[in-house]
Amino acid sequence: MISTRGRYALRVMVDLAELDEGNYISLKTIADRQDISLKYLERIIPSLKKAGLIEGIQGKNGGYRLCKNPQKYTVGEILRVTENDLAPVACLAKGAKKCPRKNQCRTIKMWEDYQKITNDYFESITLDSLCNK
Amino acid sequence: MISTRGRYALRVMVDLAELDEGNYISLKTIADRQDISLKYLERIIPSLKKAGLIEGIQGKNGGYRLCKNPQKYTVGEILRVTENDLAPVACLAKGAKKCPRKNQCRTIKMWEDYQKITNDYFESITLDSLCNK
DNA sequence: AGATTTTCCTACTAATATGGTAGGAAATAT
DNA sequence: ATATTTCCTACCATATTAGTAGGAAAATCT
Repeated sequence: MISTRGRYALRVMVDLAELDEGNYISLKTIADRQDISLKYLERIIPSLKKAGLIEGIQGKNGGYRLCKNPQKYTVGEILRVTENDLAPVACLAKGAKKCPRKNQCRTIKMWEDYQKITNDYFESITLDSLCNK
Repeated sequence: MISTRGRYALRVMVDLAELDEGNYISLKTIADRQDISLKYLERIIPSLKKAGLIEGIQGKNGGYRLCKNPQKYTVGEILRVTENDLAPVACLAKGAKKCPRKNQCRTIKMWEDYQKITNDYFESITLDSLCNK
């Protein structure tokens, strides 16, 4: 299940996309608008920066902004940063240890196919398409 | 993410389907074959019985067996019993309280569509198709 | 009747994940 | 200098996950 981590990240991205005018927007502004704890956002959002999805600068009048047009982002790339690869089962998660039952596992193909369906779905949705503007 | 609860339940169903000869099979036998804790299975499997997916009888030579042919079961119905409706986000889970931001939520339709895709996918897979026989 | 095997049921526990909070350092603009 | 912002680490409360423990009840077999 997608946790608040991924959902909040997505809401911040939508917020940035909808109110973007090229300048930096502080997390405080977004936290107020979205009614999310500033302190919690301060822990989530840096991972989007580290992944290269947004750029941020410190200091007065600092904040974050998108690095490309909203239609160039997919929901998939945003969620994959925050939700450990969108793996449906533990054994397909990033950094999982090899399953000793893999060669006799009846279900692994089903999970792999489902993971692909999931990724394809979220990859097909652009940030732009979620925006109300 | 699908937890061991759902995955073990599915493995038990596959085990029953593959080695089914109409008679009851004890959880101990399945736990040994599948290398899963008997005590843990004793907590998971009754929910399948309660949902009417399997039938079980107590006492010596008791155990569980399927109530219909493996091709009549879908993975969806098995997982839905153990994984709270396969909801992708908390607000779509069974028994979730109404979200106060729903009318301004940009993402709810996306999650609903994804939930449908998920259900359709697992509904399309029969227990039979997972079996090695 | 008694032993055995099985499900059934409740309570407990350890480890991990989730959803934050607290406090302050560093950077930048005014 | 001061204010505002990100950045960073540590802490914390709660829930979930993945079991374990102990035994009662049911059914069968000898």
